[in-house]
Amino acid sequence: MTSLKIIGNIPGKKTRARSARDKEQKKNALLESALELFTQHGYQGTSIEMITENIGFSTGTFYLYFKNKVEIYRILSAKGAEILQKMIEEAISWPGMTPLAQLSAIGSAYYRFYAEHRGYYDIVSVLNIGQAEFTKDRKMLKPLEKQTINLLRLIEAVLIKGIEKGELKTVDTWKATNALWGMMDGIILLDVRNNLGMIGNSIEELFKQGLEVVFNGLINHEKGEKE
Amino acid sequence: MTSLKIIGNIPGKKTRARSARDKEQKKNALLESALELFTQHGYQGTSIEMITENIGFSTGTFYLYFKNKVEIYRILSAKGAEILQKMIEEAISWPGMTPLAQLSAIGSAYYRFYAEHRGYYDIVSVLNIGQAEFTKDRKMLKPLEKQTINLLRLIEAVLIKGIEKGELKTVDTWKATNALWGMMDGIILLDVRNNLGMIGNSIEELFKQGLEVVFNGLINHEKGEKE
Amino acid sequence: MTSLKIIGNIPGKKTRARSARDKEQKKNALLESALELFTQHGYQGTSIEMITENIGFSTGTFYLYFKNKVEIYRILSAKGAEILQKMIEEAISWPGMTPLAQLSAIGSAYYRFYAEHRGYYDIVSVLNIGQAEFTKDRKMLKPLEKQTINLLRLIEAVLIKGIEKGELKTVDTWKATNALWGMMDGIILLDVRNNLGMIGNSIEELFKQGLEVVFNGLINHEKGEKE
Amino acid sequence: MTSLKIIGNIPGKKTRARSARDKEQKKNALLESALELFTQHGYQGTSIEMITENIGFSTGTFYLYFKNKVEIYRILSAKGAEILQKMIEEAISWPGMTPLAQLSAIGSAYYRFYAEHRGYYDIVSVLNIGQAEFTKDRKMLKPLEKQTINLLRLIEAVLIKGIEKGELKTVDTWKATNALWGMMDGIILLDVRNNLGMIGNSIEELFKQGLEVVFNGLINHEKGEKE
DNA sequence: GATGAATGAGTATTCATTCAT
DNA sequence: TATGAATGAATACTCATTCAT
Repeated sequence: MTSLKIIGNIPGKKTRARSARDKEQKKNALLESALELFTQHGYQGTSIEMITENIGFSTGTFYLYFKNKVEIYRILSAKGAEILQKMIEEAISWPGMTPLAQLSAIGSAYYRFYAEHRGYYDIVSVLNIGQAEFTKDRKMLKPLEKQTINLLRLIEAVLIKGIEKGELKTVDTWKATNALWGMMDGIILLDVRNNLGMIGNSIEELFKQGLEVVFNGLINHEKGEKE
Repeated sequence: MTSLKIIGNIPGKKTRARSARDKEQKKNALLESALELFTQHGYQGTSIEMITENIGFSTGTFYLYFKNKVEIYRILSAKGAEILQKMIEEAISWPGMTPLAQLSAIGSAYYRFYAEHRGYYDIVSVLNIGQAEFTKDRKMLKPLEKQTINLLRLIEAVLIKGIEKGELKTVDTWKATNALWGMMDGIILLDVRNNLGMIGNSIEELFKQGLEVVFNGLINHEKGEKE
Repeated sequence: MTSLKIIGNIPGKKTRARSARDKEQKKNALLESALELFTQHGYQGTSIEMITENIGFSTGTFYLYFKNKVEIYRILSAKGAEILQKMIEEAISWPGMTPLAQLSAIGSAYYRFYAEHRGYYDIVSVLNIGQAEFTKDRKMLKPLEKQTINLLRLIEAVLIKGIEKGELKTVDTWKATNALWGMMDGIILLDVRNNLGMIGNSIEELFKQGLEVVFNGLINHEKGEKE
Repeated sequence: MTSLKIIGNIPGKKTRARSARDKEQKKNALLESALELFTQHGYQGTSIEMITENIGFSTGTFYLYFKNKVEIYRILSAKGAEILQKMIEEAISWPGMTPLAQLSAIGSAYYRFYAEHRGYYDIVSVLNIGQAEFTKDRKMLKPLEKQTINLLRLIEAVLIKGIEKGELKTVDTWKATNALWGMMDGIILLDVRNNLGMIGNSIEELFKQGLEVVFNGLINHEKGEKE
């Protein structure tokens, strides 16, 4: 955070974005600042002034880089979804993984996304729920939707392979994918609430246990007998 | 929505609450109006004026029935949690149910709570996530927390019985309870997002399938062999 | 104060003012309640509801006895001025008092008015200063003005007698009267501020000392020599 | 009043504060506007909208210059006290003044403060009396209190010198100081009420006469005989 | 480009007053 | 008469957005 402060201009001295690179840097500084503050205070609780002041910019500058408050939120949302997508792709890209191992890796990746990119997680999965101005804003949702579908397709592909290999039971793969994802989400949300001191279990353990149960349910126990 | 309008007064013609019964009715009208609007626009996005105007009351009237904006939210929250609690208690109260049947009934009850009391569901489970002002307001959370713990204990008791009977695998019951609950939440949240047109699966089916998978994972497959 | 509470009606049971006497009693209860609350919270800080609730009346009842909020203030103001007038008249009515003794008695009476009728003192002398809505309200001021003039005439008469008797220096009696009164007011105001911990002197002592100095200034020191 | 209006902006045409000097000017415009309105309508009777509209500013602008309504009042209070302090210090700073001449000059200075800075006089001496919210607000009072003590100490020093020189009677100087001050206040308050047409004497004359009487009471008439 | 002063609509809450019962 | 529910205008303060410099 403190390092960001350097980016701000000395008041009185006007700094020009000398290049596209410079502009990009400022835009990123604003994005980071907003990410931090949205996480801390929510969307409504964060004012433009907070976002700019936090990094030594003036209010007006915000509008040079973003059309309005919603836009910066949208961009952060898209960025978050992209990060998650990359993390999951990376997790299942190792050669020689069995489908079950891949499923496990996906779970682990989602958990890491939550743990290591909490700001983005909040924006992607939590913050926009129950905030009508977002859920009603189609422009906001369409890109997010697309990325979610991509993600789910990725998981489904793993399930299909697992079934083909006989490792997993034959199930409706699209349904199972959705269920699996929903479950992971739900368990992590437990921790979001857990912050509030509600449950008191180590979330990581919980997450593992939950996945284990689900995988147990998916594993084809008759497989061994068949072969 | 339209039915509520009847309760409102004709502007110019002033209606007085004639009795305690009448007062109760007006209070309920305000609660319903708020429930509807919180769901549509979130807490911050809903103004007192919206709540009153929606049912033809004047702004000042709100404060005859509620101390402030937070109070009406708290009341709705408590009511929602109570409804859910009752639905789940009722679901597992039938004699002769096996633990697994009870688990299934709990899932079904939660789904019905979501489907039939969408406004309350939003407030109890969704709205308060990601609204910084609530997650930091301990006074707001404590009662909700208590009710959630109650609910989880109810489910845990079923799991314990299932394990004792040998119907379910031996697992850490508190963890499993949390995982189970989180999963149900997560699946329903898929549908909350689904409203947005994201996935396109019948949520009820999805929910059933998800639970099935989990139960599969919990069922003691060796039970038969033991006997 | 508690004794006043009895006057309130049992809700549901409608009480009728059986007689003019009954009405008068209720009006007085309201006046006393208002006096108490104006002193504690100021005019603006006192709401009609506070006044009525304080004695178990309902809000609407207030308007059966007073046209509006200002009226009750006006009445209290007049009552206070009357009490003060009576106290001063009484103080100088004892036979055989020298004019100087009478002046002293007037000072003492004013101090007692302040000390024993603080509520009225506040309304008569303090509260209405700096509250434009009163100082601009001629209807409010005229009666008060009249009573003040009466008071001042009373004091002037004493001065005149003192001068005639050679006890006091020959001065413009109307001016001296005003000055004398202003001085007393000023000293008491010191105590009003003193409540705030500003000065830290016993007000009664201060008051006496102040008067002494003034009387000293008025006394005809050459009197003895003349005679 | 009319001169202030010039500072205001033409509605529709937006004027920016170009410099620190410009900002200072706007802040002063707001202070003057508030001073005027507080005097006319009291603290509670003056709304932020009145203050800004009076000089053609928009409501929000107020909060660019002051944290809240109380702050502007506090600043005016402090400014007023400072002006008074300066006037009194200046009045007694001339070389060769006898203590009695100094006392007279103090009286005259206080009168001039009242006559020439009526707005500040109202705030410093009058407005905060009887406004519950101030008399209970210690933060508000403390600075004012300090300045009042300073003032009183200034006067006391003069009295002490007068007594030492034998010009004045030996009295408790702190008490006499308070009494003297209170008297001056009281006489001026007569005029405050006088505005209301109550008395009808030239206040300046009255003030002089009042002081004369007091000084008469303080003068050591035996001095000449002693020497 | 960058600034930050200015705007003004919006929000929760209070309260004197009215009036149907 | 008495009640107290209802009203709605008023108020301090906030904040996204604009725009002159």
